Amino acid sequence: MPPRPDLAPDSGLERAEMEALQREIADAAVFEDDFAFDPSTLGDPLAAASSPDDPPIVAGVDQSFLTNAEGEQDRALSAVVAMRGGEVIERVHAVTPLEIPYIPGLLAFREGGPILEALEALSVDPDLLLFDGSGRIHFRQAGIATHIGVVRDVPAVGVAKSLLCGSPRGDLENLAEGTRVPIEANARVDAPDGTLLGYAVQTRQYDSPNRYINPLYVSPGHRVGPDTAADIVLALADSYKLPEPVRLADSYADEAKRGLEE
DNA sequence: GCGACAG
DNA sequence: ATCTTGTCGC
Repeated sequence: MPPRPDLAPDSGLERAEMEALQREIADAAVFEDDFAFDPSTLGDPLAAASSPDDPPIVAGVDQSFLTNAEGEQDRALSAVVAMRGGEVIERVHAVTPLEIPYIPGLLAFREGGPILEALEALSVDPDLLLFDGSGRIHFRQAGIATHIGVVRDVPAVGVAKSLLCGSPRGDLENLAEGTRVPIEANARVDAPDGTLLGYAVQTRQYDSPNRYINPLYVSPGHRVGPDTAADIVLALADSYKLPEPVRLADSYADEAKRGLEE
């Protein structure tokens, strides 16, 4: 399938048009595995080294916001960190003016501009994109990971720190490290009830009885199925809760922001 | 009308 | 997202 620049998020659209565009995105999206690389070689340098091909390139994407003299957020900065075999091979960022406020369900229209610009600036081309936000776990099954994944036609996964919609199939408190709980569609989602949208994934957990770490909410963006998406996030989250490419994009977004403010 | 709501 | 100290636990 071809890239779909014609479906890029446009912050100038009416709200109803944005939602209609998201339904198109969901229709064009592929919520199952459709990629050539071996996901087991993503984070592990050893597996990567013993593989016949070049290890796949994974890129993490995250945003930060810049404030003007009046103290208002007026620009969005998107940071992309590309890794191969566990090593950072490139970092790029882009800044664009902020056009619309944050509206749950319409995140891609607020942050899509700088993200697409930053991805253009990347000299390598990623085999997989990891986003800070939802993919299929979205009212219209078209979260930011799905939207950008379809526009670029690159396999993509959504990694959110809180749940936008859908219902967990079980208790999410104090899950064991390495485990997952299905998130299925409910009445708030534009999909048949019970549709598997993604997983709550526990990448890290304390061993003490008192406190516990909340899970991540992982969902397919494009060309990745829900189980593989969870496998990938678990494989990429070694020492921290967030998968490494996203964690590094997160800190790079802050670093680049500071560089522009000082 | 009321509640729910990624970053 | 962003603004920040203290505090818990290893």
